Amino acid sequence: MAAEYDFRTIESRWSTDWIEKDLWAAPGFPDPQRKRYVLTMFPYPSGDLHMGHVEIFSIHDAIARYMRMRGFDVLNPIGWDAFGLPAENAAIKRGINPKKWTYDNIAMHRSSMERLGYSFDWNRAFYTCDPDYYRWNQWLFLSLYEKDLAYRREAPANWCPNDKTVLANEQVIAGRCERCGAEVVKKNLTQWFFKITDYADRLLDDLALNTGWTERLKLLQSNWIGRSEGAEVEFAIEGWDEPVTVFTTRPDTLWGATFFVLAPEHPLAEKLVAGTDREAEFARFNEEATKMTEIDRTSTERPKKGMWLGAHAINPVNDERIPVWAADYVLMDYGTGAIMAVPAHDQRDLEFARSYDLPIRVVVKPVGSEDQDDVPDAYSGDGVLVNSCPFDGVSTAESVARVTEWLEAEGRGRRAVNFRIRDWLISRQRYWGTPIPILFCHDCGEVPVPQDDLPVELPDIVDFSPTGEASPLAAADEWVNTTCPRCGGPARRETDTMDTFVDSSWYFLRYLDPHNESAPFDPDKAKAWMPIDQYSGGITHAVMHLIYARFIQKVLCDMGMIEDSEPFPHLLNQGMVTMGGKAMSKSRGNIVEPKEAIEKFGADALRLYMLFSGPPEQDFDWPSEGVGAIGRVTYPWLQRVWRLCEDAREGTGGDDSGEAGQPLRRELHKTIKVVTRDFENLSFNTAIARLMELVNAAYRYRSGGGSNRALLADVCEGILKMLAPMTPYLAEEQWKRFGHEGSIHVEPWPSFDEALVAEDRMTMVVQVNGKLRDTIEVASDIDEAQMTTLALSSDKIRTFLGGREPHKVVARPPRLLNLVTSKD
RNA sequence: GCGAGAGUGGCGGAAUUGGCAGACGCGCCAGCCUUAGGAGCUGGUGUCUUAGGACGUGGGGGUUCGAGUCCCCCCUCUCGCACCA
Repeated sequence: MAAEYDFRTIESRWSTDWIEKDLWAAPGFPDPQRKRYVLTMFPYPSGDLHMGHVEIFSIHDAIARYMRMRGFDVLNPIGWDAFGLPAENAAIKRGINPKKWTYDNIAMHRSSMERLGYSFDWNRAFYTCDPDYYRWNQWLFLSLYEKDLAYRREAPANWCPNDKTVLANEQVIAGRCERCGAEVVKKNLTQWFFKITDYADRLLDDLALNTGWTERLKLLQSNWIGRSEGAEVEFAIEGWDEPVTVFTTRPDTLWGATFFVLAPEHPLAEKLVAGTDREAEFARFNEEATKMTEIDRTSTERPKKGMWLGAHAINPVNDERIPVWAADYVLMDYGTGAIMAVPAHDQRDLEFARSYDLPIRVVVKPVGSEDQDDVPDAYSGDGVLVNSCPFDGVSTAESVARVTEWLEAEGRGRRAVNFRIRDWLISRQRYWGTPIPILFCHDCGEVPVPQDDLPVELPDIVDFSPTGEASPLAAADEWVNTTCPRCGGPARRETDTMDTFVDSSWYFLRYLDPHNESAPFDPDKAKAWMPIDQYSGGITHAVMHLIYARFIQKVLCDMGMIEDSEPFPHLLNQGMVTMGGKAMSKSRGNIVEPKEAIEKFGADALRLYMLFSGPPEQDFDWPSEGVGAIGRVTYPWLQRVWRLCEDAREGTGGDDSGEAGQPLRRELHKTIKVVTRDFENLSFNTAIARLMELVNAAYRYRSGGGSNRALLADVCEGILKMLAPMTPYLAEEQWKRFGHEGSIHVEPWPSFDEALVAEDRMTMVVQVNGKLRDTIEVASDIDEAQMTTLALSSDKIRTFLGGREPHKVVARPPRLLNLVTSKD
């Protein structure tokens, strides 16, 4: 008696069984030839999982399960990125502890993941807010500190007035806070930085090692790093001992520098006006420039503003006196905060020069152009130098090199490389993060916490509200006040916590050795498992997580703890699940949770629906009709598969084992071939389409009277194995119903017989002048002459030739023949 | 403004990389069947058509025996960067 597809019973049965048998546990050390470290970006636990997670995890789990069936030692870990602002904000809003809120959400996540049947190695799960994890963040911080890669300085920082904390450059998107969208302002603060700029060149060069990254992503990162080559040039300032250095990519245009500009925040600007009648005007100007938000400051629409500072600089190439201005279009945190202005060849300088009536001098002439006095736009292309005495007539490429050499010889400048990327600001004035392990002693100054005293645990406090400039931790007197490990005198703890991107910059290494109490991980395990063979996650982390993690990987590599300089050479950037074209987000309130879909149609139908929706990289718009879509698409199909399996076992036996079943057997082998290729290409939507065709073929075989039990069982078992990575529950249940003892998920992936895949008959396409006119069944080893003879004997083809002889025959045996007649 | 990517039926999406455009699925149409269900099974479904065909992958040109695919120009959309010296 055929059973119904009762997914509720099936899914709860196997979910429990797999966890009890610990089927997904990875070995401590894999077979070096057969290892696969597959990783998906760990989630942030705010509420339950949503459909975005379900899509990403379903794709990822299909990869992991496929690899396991291919016989690899698969490491497929999961954990939680559990520190961060939302926990704290929820705590403040609801008056509960951020730890409780976080742990409750993690429990909810885990139960949904188990319900969805993801094959994670649960033994390795951890949360970054656990002291057992974050003590190694502190270890990492101290390691960087020892190598002068972690340092503290005062600098204009991005301040989010809403979240009341500073942000790293990477976390400011178009002048707004990456988390809450508030406009970011600049504030001078003393903060901790990681010196990522020391690694800028390697971060750029090693992009080439990431062969499994899209060009788009590599471009995004290389733009962010923003390497530009040029020269540093020293300008003396009249009345001052110290020269001011500028960075320029066009040292060849030095003769065209007609004024000199400092950023309003440049320390020299204030000094130049001190005690003069310009002091008050400058104070007003400076205040106006600094209080502007990043958005206003960098708007290209806004007219540039500036003022003369009453001083002159000396152009080192011709000793010309040029006025020193302060202008808001020069930024303190790019280059040196000072520029030489060449209005004839830089659009921004030109606009400024026109507003303030400053001189414009052409020094580069496009080859073959006439002299002209008035320039409509700044000319920044190549040409030859003019008005540049010793170098007149020299081409741009050559003059850049020769002027730089000249500067070096004269000691007035040097070749230089400048980067756009800034050091990584890691201080946060918030509670729910890793305490920075530094003490401030009255006598010894800044003192790192000794490794033996780690972890510096977060104290339990009552009020998490951000106060402004100090972290809420500052109010925890008992925690803050401690003794200095050097002199034993009184000391205060650093009260800022670390950016949560520190947590996620090395978590993939902790998975290799999550219970290690004496080190963040065992280097031998890292050697065995790294690099990650397949990483997947959203593109949103292109310049945040992915650049920080690459940086930390390189630091650990230099420390000799790991061997690979790149952690994830193969990266799949999955698309988002959107609603009405907009990203699902808490703040928009358009989150769809998987609960309803699972209850109505089961985890398998939901997972399959996600995989069938399109290629993994592509965004997927959640249907406006809701979960009902699953009830029309994948759920009925799974029932169809179920019935096929049930009916197969009621077949009659081998009475038509020969001819009648052969086409179906061929279909099976062809499908295995194509589906295997699709899995290798992560093309799950087309793999499912092929499986649908095979199922259709099996139904057609049956409705044509076929009932060979052995053949149908082979076909069904093949389908089940190919479905196993995608719909693990149904596959497991039917596998057992076919009488197998062990789990289908440790079965080998099906193989195909090439002889059965090769067709001996196929359809030949016959074209006349490139247009399809007939199709003819032919033997697959047909040659060109036979093809032509066959085609010419076709009535249809003769009609279209209209009595003309083909003057050219293009043959692609055995598939295509094109007969070309003369054009008359 | 600069850079990158994408435009294929009513819809989601295929197309072994220059060789039958629209696989597979949704929707729609028809038939069968039944314990009338969120059924199931079978077949059909790009557009126009004088029923021979003609047209058809955002628009226009080109290369080729042959173009969704390659080249040039244009349009639209999405994303990234945006005074970067």
